[in-house]
Amino acid sequence: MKRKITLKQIARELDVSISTVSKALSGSKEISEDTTQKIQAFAKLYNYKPNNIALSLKNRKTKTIGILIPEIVHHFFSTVIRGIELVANRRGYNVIVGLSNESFTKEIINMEMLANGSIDGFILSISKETLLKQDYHHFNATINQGIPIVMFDRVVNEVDCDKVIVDDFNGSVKAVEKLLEKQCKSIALLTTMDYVSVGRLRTQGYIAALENNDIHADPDLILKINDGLDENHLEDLELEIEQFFKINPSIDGVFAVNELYAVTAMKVARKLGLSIPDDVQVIGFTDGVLSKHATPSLTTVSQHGQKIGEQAANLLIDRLGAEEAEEAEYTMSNERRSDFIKVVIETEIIERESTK
Amino acid sequence: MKRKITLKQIARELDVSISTVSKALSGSKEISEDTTQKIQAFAKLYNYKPNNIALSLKNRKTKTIGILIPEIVHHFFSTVIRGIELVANRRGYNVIVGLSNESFTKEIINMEMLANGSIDGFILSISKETLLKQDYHHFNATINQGIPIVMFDRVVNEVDCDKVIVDDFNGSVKAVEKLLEKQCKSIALLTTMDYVSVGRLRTQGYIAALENNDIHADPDLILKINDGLDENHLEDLELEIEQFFKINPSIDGVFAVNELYAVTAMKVARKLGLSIPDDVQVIGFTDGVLSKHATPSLTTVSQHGQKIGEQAANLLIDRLGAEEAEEAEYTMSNERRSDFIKVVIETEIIERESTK
DNA sequence: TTGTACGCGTTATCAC
DNA sequence: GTGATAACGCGTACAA
Repeated sequence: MKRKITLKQIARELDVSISTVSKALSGSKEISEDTTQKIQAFAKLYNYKPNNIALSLKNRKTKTIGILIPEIVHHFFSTVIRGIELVANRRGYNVIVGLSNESFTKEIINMEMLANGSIDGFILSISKETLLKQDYHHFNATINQGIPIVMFDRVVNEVDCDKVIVDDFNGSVKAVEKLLEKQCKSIALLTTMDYVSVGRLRTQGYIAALENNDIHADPDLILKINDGLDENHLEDLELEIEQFFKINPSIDGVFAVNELYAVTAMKVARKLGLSIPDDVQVIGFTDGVLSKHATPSLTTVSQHGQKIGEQAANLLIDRLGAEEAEEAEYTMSNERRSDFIKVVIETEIIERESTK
Repeated sequence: MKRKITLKQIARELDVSISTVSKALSGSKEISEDTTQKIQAFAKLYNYKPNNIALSLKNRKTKTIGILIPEIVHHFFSTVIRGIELVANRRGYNVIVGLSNESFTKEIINMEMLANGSIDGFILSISKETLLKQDYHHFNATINQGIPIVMFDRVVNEVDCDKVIVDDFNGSVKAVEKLLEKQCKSIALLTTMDYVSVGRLRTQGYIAALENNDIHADPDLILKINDGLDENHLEDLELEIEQFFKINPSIDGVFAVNELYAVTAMKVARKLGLSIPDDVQVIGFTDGVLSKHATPSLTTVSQHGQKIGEQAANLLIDRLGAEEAEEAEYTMSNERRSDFIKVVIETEIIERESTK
């Protein structure tokens, strides 16, 4: 077992100084062809590669991005990670992943852990508990430390940073209007509690779409599901939706704010002897595996998770580059830094078998 | 914006030496109560946290684990990551993720990138292209560099390291025997090409189970699907399976080596007017979202991805600890190091609606 | 009780 | 053309 070779070892071996080796390897013209050749050959032979940690310490930048998300076992989030990793890698960055598991405390611990030099910037989506508490001091603290943040999907006005969001509102409007277009008269909404911003926005879109078409949004047709902080109670979910269907037999269209609700609704409908899409048409938000492979396959509002990740990564890396440039110049007024970008990723309806 | 404070700044501010600060903060008894108090108060006020990078450089260990997987948008892999992150975090490690995207080259690039000091050890699952090429030099190279590897799921005998695998063979045996028990007479196998080790093992299990019950495995009932290196050709998959069903109308049981094949088989069967589970019973391997929410929900062989991740992380961190211990002692003979562990995670059949 | 010096691996500046 | 030195931030053995 030969440990990684260092400049010092090469220098000793070849009987030159460390700085000569460093220069030779970086192809500096200061060094003679002879020694350069010799050193480069030796380095290649022993597969020399500069130590990232040492470089990070010296350059005061790690070339790695910290991703902080509530949950990784979610199609949407893993799609986003893929997008981030893709452009990060292309632009010479690595990606370090922390999971908050929807917990406020774990979110903070993870942030602090990574903020102590391990990463140059964050890309994150806020945990449910944090949204509930509305306590965002840790985000502002790390930004004040000079570590830029890009938020995606679950974002919040209280933090000044770049953001990448899905057009939740318009996505919902499109979905509901699609159902209206397909002659649905009584459209139900399956949504989450309001503290999850995306849930709230999608609910607003639902209402707006109806009102645009002079339909009064009937509160009875809105089911706010409290999936709380733990997600594992499928039977409850099914039961709740079943009750909801029974109380509202008029329902001929369903818009669900995520694919799980949508698929469960289809299951329940079938159980109640309703055929899809003939008796009830269904559209879900978020395009994942479930939608694609359900029977019937589900018409959805696609979120383009990968694109979100790519945008977020580009935004962050651009900003990191800009900071570097700033430091080179005379330090400019802090005001200058407050022009943050909010990128909105358009949604798209993918029609499948659950609508006519 | 106040950048993170360092020992040096505290020292200058309080007019003491750097080492005094360092000692005071670590609670050394060498320093007087007075100064300790003063320094700790100041440090807390400015929220001092030691710089991870500097520590990494000094200690020659980063306290981070590199995860290298073919694809993150896969329920199984994200489950494994969750398991790894869980114990890594608990044991004071961070997790950095690289995606090979099933490519040999990307796998190597990622490895080299991370192996230059960024991580203490790897947990990885081999890319399809690498398995196809059977070129494992990069794994052995990094192991020789003193960076331990733990492989999971897609492992290979040619590399000496700890491994965590699913009991693919027995899982398949159990599944097929379950189908036999449920009176299936003509059980088909939907599998991958043999170069994916898990596909091969599962195929072997299928054959063994049949032979255990004195049934000759009919090659016609085995469909080897070449999903190659790109996974996006659903229509082809559906068509291929449909053909297969038409050629073999006797099929009354299906064992599929992954849930996508299983769900697609159900879809095709229904299209051909066959009812599930009455006409055809189906069992899939890999327990993911799809299985749980399909209609009918799918009976599966559960892989316990999270447990795999946890085991792998424990194995790696244990070994990292052991190495440290070794270095402290007189360097022991290299032979000593070759007792690698192979952990087998038992599978479990989860019965749902696709079997009677 | 406190401070000095050194090393982790690298690059950049400056001196020879 | 080459080498010594400082610096990035930290901990610690040793000196005062």
